[in-house]
Amino acid sequence: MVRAPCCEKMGLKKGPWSGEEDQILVNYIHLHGHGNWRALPKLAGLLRCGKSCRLRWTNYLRPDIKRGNFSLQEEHTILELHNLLGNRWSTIAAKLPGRTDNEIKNVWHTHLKKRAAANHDDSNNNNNHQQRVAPPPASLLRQYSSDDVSSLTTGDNGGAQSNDAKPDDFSSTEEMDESFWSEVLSADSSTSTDHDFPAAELGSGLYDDPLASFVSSEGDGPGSGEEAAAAAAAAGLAHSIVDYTSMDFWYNLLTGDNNKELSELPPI
DNA sequence: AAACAATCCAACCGCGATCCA
DNA sequence: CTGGATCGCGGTTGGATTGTT
Repeated sequence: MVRAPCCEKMGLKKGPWSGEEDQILVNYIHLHGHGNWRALPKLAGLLRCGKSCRLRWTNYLRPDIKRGNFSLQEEHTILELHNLLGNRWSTIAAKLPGRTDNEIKNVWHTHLKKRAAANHDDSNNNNNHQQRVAPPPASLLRQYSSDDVSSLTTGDNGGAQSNDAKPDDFSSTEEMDESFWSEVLSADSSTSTDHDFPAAELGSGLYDDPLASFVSSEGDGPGSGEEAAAAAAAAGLAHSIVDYTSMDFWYNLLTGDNNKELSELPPI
């Protein structure tokens, strides 16, 4: 099949987004949603390709994006999930509300990869045969609030580009500040849908226990295999409905949560 | 103070998956 | 069923910023 030409071949703009472009995009999506990314820029009056708009929205402009340093909980979650899943960033991101796959990928490459390598070395040096770093007890994890910042993302790496240095990217684009969102979101709340702003609810409660979220499988789209499997498990139906493609299934399996019941599972 | 190195992260690119006529 | 259109993901890049010499 022939690929549609992208930005550079259509005379469309590339590079960093201006505050004005951001506002146009946010306003448009708020009013009309984003049914068709390819048509969106033309309809919204942006000289960008749909792909660029989608990236900008999903990685930066979505109102449920959680900014700031990654908490120890989050970093631990990423390490654990990456250990289980590999570079499946979007799947990992689905378990970290407010974090994007791109952000997680960046954090992995800049901080966590080193830590994972160090852990691997340690485990080799200790000559134990544990494949993974055991998760800390939940009680320990809960000692850290979501506002706790990790040693890696703040001081230990020099904090060269920590979010303290760049506290809020919106502040670097004059138009973007707290009032920006309140203006946009209050502009026409009647047209806002859960689909457009799926995480409006997320804003209230930050992120309490990532490990718990694995099991609850929140945040996945309706009808997803993960949700079905989690719902089934919650209802005690795991033995009758088992989604072997579900990340929760494999996570629970590999972390031993369901090991005791493994022999009772139906064949794949 | 200047030059260079290291780090960070937003954005781009290409590909496979999925949707739909 | 087929093939074009679109979406979403993961890898990579490049500019900006910060640290070091």
